Amino acid sequence: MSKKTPQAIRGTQDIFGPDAEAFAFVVETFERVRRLYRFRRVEMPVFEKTEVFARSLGETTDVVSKEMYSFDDRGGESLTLRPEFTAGIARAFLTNGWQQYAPLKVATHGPLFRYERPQKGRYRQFHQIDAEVIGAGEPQADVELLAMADQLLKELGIHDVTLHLNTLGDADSREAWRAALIDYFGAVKGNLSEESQERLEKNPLRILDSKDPRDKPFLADAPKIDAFLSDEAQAFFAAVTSGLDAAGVKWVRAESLVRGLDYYRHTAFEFIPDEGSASAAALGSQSTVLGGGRYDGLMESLGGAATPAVGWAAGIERLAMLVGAREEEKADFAVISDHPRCGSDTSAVASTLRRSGFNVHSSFGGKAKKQFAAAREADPTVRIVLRRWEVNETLTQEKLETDDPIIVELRSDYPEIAELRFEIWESLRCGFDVSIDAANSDRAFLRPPSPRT
RNA sequence: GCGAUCAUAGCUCAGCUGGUUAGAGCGCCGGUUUGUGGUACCGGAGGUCACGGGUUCGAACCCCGUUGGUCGCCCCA
Repeated sequence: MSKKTPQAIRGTQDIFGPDAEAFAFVVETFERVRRLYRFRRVEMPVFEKTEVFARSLGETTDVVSKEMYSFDDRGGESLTLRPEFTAGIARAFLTNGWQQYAPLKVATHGPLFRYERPQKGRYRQFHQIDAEVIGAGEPQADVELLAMADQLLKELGIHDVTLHLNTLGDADSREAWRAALIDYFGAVKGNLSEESQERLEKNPLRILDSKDPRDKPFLADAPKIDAFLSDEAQAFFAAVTSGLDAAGVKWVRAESLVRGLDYYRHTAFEFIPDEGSASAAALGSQSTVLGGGRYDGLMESLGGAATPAVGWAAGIERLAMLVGAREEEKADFAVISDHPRCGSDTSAVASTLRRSGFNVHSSFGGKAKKQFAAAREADPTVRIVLRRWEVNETLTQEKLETDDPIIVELRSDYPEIAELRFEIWESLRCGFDVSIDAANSDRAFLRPPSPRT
């Protein structure tokens, strides 16, 4: 590589081949499942005014304080590449008057940007699928959203992840719990890890899932959210869990599961690979493949009316890692021409077959040997070889011009050719006059269609 | 932001304690062979050994810096 060639931006990826197929499989499965649950597709801008994220995520969160790709546009306005979907969707809900559709179920997917140090399963430009239910305060909304997530993972063939579920309570419950945690950990502050001492100021809830051995002894006896839940919050959580049981979604209670962003209330959840599973190994130190929760307070922080909402997002790259590399689809047919004079015949034959719905490999020309080699890569069920008669003693140039069919031969190592043979000839009749060789059913002569009379 | 580790051909890698013109496999290009075609053989192109300094008679190899990759911490999907 020349040193003049610009490098890709750190933390971006060029995805190709089996990995790209896995990525596409995740997106396609998501699109299919989201329709089953009748979530409506939305397309969102990739950037927003910086305040959209600053106000909704909370100024002090790491995402806002150090991970955003922000820049001033030519008018001097601060814009930011979206670090998550929810804030932008909330903004759209408010600015477009989508209240009229509430309760509104929407889904989207696309790239997100976070200025982080890349590592396994973490990128600066990464991709998520996302689902939100806006304007529904009922626990049934949480249940349906989680049921969709559960079904999606199963349809992706991922069976060794489990729903970890917690409640953060309503705003009052959460505040009381937070205060109690500050009290409790503040009393032993000197014994905590440096990181947790810092978390005590910024985000005491996060101490609960600290991995530092110095913090571990204090975690078991830390105050539990359950002691601070209001009756309403308790009832809400109970409704969610019983709804999940009724829907057949397996879950475990995760008392120390919290959300990183400030706007979450009530339900918080993550799908996490089971310990020691293949998925856990595939993800490295990342654990969550799908996470979300209820964010009843978000709309108000953006200046809208109080609107309950719940949603989740999942990293496509992480899901793709669990799905594993996928083979590219094999070809139904490969069209190969054996003679320079067949150049345009190749595309005519290939196009005719494609219009009949077959996926057809064709080369752009080159030597027959190369074409055969490339065709083998595509592993077609049937190889279709095109030839022309050649001028010789008995076949003059003159005769060639009046009687010059494309000679088509079918070859295959697959038994399916038996039933495909008929379909191929029928399909080709849409573009050619086809006369099958009486002595060989795998051979036919193609001529331009005769004018209909 | 912090830490560890790595960087040799398009790809995957080898290169002994620093010692002549830096190698292999695959891929690519050309040819022969085969001839209903994934064979075999022959030949070829392609590397300022990431970049910049330093040590040395001599550096792909040792030292420093930079850039980038990978993995982990923080945080997060």
